[in-house]
Amino acid sequence: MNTPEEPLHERITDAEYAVMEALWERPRQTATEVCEAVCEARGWGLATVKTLLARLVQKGAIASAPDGRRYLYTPVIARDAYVGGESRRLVDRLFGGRAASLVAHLAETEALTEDDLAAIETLLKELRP
Amino acid sequence: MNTPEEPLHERITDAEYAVMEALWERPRQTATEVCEAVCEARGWGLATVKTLLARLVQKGAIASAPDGRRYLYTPVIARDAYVGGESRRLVDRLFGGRAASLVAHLAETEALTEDDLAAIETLLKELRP
DNA sequence: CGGCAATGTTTACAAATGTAGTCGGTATGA
DNA sequence: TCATACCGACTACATTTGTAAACATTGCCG
Repeated sequence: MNTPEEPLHERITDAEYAVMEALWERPRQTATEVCEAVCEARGWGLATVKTLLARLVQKGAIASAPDGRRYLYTPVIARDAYVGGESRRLVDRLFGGRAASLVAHLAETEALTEDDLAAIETLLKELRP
Repeated sequence: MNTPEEPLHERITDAEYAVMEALWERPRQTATEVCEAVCEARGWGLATVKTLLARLVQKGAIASAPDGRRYLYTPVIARDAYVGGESRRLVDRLFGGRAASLVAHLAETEALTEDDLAAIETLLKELRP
């Protein structure tokens, strides 16, 4: 049996996540390009993005490949893996690991629209023929 | 239209959450009682619990009511509200607000057991007669 | 009545996080 | 070739978080 929860990379913080989003959207970007993608929305300067990129490299979440005299940054962890890990964390923490409880909760609190429900139903049909 | 996301209380951290769990489980506890409930599992001392209780009071997440010379602590925010808020945060951040995407992701990554799927199916039947 | 035990309050301090400035090398245009 | 602009690396610093000790008050037991 494999260990259940080893994150492989350290936790990614909120600020760092914004940078990850940009890199998942388009990998192999320079610091300046990432800044163009996120600085506006977050009110950051280029310096901040550089710091976050450095921390993400340290955490093993992204990798930097030299390209001439600058670096191109690319995610090491896939978005899916990250999203899956975070979802699991939430389900474990708040719903005792029972994903169905999460769905139930979303449904009860009207967080699920009719469209959501339909989508889930379709999904279920695919999953259990 | 009402403002969508005002949290009302500041964010609750991981450590604080453990204390909240204890208080949701049984409201109106003293610091010592809360410690009895959580210190063992987290390897904390009573001092730590006191700090967390104080911070939670400051954040408006719990209230302290005098009882003789000590205080009884009780959640101000309901567990459901908190859980709902956190779930929504996750769905918004990671799934662009589409809860169905979360369910789909859980399903695809095998995070849903057969039992989960069955439970969700039952739920759906109730929700859409 | 005097000291102890229990409690809340204050203070402490290291690590993580958010946000950024400065330094040193180097490709490049004048 | 020389100044310069650009870039990554290093440094900075306030705030939050995790974890706790020290202090002050006060009811209670001996």
